[in-house]
Amino acid sequence: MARYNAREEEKRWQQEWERQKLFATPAHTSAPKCYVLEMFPYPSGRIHMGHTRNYTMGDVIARFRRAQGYAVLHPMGWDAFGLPAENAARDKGVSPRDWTYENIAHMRDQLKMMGLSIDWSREFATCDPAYYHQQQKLFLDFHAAGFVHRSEADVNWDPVDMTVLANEQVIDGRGWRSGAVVERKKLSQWFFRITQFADELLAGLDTLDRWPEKVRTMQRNWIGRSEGLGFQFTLSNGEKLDVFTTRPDTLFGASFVALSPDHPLAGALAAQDAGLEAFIAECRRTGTAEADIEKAEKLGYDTGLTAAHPFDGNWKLPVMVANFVLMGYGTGAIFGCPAHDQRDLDFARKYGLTVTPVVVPEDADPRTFAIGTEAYTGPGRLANSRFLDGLTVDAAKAEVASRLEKAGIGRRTVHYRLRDWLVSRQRPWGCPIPMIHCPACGVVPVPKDQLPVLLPETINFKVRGNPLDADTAWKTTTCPKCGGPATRDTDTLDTFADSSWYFARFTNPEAAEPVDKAAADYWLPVDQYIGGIEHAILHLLYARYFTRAMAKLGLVKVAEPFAGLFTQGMVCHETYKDADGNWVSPDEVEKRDGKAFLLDGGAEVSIGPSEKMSKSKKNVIAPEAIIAEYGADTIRWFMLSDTPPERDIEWTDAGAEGCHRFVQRIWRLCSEAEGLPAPGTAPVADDAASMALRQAAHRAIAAVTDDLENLRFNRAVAQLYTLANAIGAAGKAGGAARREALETLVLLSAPMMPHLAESCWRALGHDRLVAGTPWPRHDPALTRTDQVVLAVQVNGKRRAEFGVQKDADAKIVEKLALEQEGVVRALDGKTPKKIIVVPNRIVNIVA
RNA sequence: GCCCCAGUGGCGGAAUGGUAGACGCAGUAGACUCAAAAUCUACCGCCUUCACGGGCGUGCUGGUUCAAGUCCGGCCUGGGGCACCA
Repeated sequence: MARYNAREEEKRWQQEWERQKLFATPAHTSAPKCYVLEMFPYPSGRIHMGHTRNYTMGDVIARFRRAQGYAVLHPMGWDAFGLPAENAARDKGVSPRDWTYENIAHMRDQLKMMGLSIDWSREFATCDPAYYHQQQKLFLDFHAAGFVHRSEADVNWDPVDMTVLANEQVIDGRGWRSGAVVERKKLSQWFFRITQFADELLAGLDTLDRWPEKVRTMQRNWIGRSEGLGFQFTLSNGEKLDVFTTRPDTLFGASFVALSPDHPLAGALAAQDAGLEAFIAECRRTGTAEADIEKAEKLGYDTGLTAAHPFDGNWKLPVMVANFVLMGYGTGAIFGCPAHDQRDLDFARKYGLTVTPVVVPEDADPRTFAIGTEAYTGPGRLANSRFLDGLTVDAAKAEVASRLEKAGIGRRTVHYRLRDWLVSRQRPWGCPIPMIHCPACGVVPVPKDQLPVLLPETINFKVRGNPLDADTAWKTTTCPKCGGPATRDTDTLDTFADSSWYFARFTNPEAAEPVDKAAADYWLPVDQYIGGIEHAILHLLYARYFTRAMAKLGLVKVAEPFAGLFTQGMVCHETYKDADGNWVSPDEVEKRDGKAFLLDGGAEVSIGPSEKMSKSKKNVIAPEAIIAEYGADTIRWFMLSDTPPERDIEWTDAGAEGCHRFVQRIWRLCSEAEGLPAPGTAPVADDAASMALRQAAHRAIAAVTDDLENLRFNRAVAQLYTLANAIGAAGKAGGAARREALETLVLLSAPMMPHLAESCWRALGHDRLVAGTPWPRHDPALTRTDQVVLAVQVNGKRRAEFGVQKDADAKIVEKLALEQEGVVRALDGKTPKKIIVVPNRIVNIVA
């Protein structure tokens, strides 16, 4: 029989699937629905191994659910706005639009070669005017509902990408894309009021039981809720100063009050105090990067003012400006309690301030308990605190809060780390913000009937700054309110907005409104979302916010967009370096005996650790090349084999060859099946070989089904190897049972290797497609066994094993166990003290 | 510094508290072949033994249990996240 020709066969089946429209999304029926979605790609030009892994997993689930009878929605689109298109446009003189759509065309072909069961009729790109038109409507809806505000704020300015960034997009003080050190600027910008939903977004995490705990924790930390007390100090100049604390219980341990250098009061005082002005300038010079903060010493400047203690007007605390107090959290002012806060302690030691312990651990003596170089932050009882003495920390917190609330100078409050989402971007390749600035009327929304605000046909990248701002013709318009001359908002929306609702649009991409309510209500939430962990906060938080905001507007019913989330691991490869320390691509290397040599010249290269495939380390393998050599099923099988899906997988040539051998092996088993009874012949287990085959097949059905339900692809793969081994071991024996086992192997492997499955199905004599064939069911009678092998331990060490009837009487099992040769030897004449029989598993004899 | 996760053969990895190493890769020996490829068969944790067998073994260490890779305490190593958030 001929070897399996993947290239021809795969193309043939892809055409056949398309001809029969097998993956078209079914109409809404009573069938259970399953919305399977992988994070849509940025159209960079070609797919990489990470895409291959991501889309293979999604496709397995989609095909598996379809076979099980679910109505499946499995769409694909393009996250198509963004900077790479602009860079390409500037570098190559092409238009970002042409560049993007050409990339999409190429990548679509590549994805189709993988044989994904996608409903391509729903495809769209976020840069399609039809899509961003709807997004502009959403923006106006959000604006009308008060979810959007325009504010002047200190913003993160990326000097390389020439745009502002949201807080989430600044990592270690650098832009998430460019890596440039972010500068601070004051600009008037648009914000989504995500903080309005902070509590909901936090509480919602508890309902996401099919999300990785890790992602939920990261989001919880990012939202950063803290409960505390806001209250006022009266200063010696008569002014009031608001502070926030989570430790009101430590108020009698206060020894200073500190302001952020960016606090308005600090600024006002600096106007009359040159020393303070210089100090503030010094603080601003210190970077915000982690490394800087780590090293930064606690520095302070005494303003000369004092603050009266809220419970004792005669107790005066010095008011300092301190470099470690952040304007961006709480009120930008704190009271310092050195005994119970490490930062305050460092500061107090440096400036010789009092350190009074007010919380004493239960097992310590309040008269002798002292603070050294470490603040005490644990539980305990209050001391040195007048009316709080003897209370627990919690009781003291409540007592202080109540008293200050009663006195009208305090209030229990909640603060979040989460800031509003700044969405204005000074970039031309994005969704234009549909707003108009009128000198007479101020900021005016573009009326919906005048949408879309289209991007200009051509974008001139030769200008400095934002090309949309420089495009006078595009920018100039009339005010919808007064009809006078006005200008468009020349900013575009952060591209994370584009990906924050695309999953809802997929439910009906033709809808005249952003979302077709009936379609969205039917399909949402996404049942299984799959993507990289790198979106744990950014994309996944924004999408959750959008969904909640849309739900408030009545556009969708669900509060959470993704019921199930799976974060897959990265694809890695060994790295190679030549004698000069230059990275060398695997294409240029030949491996022999665990060593690596240059193909050109034969010089040995050093083998480095396996790392995420990246251009900079040259350890990239192109999926195209693998598909061309072995076919899509081989690469799909590799992506699912061995390594659990959430872990990083290492690509190896040997592994790929092994996968391809298995493809050929299945083909051989199915295509050399002459002598098999006709399709549809009922299997009978009337001989040992048949029984063994039937049991192997039905156990595989049970196991693979369970593994796929739980996304344990690597285990499902192992089960299929086991079944193939059993079929191989049976040789030509088995008749109808052999046919059943072969068909089971084909049906179970179909979600993973869909093309091969179709070829084998045809070879086994079927006319219809596997892709339209229901998932097999196991017969429980065949997955049971009546003989079991029991191990016998003596004092916990395994000494023998023997076969026995399943559920055999414990007395009989005990007797048999004691007769085993190994057991007799191990007992060496000793009398057993105790015999534990675990039915159908093990016997442990204690002697 | 804080939080989370993970440490199992040469490698990727299996294992409801119940026979550790399923399955795959690599490797060894053999069959087929003029030969090679492909394929098939057997072996494949370490030490010891002619063999039967015996000893050791899931990062280290202590504990719970008839029984621990699995549960509990302490530690080591690696990875990830957060990081002056009051």
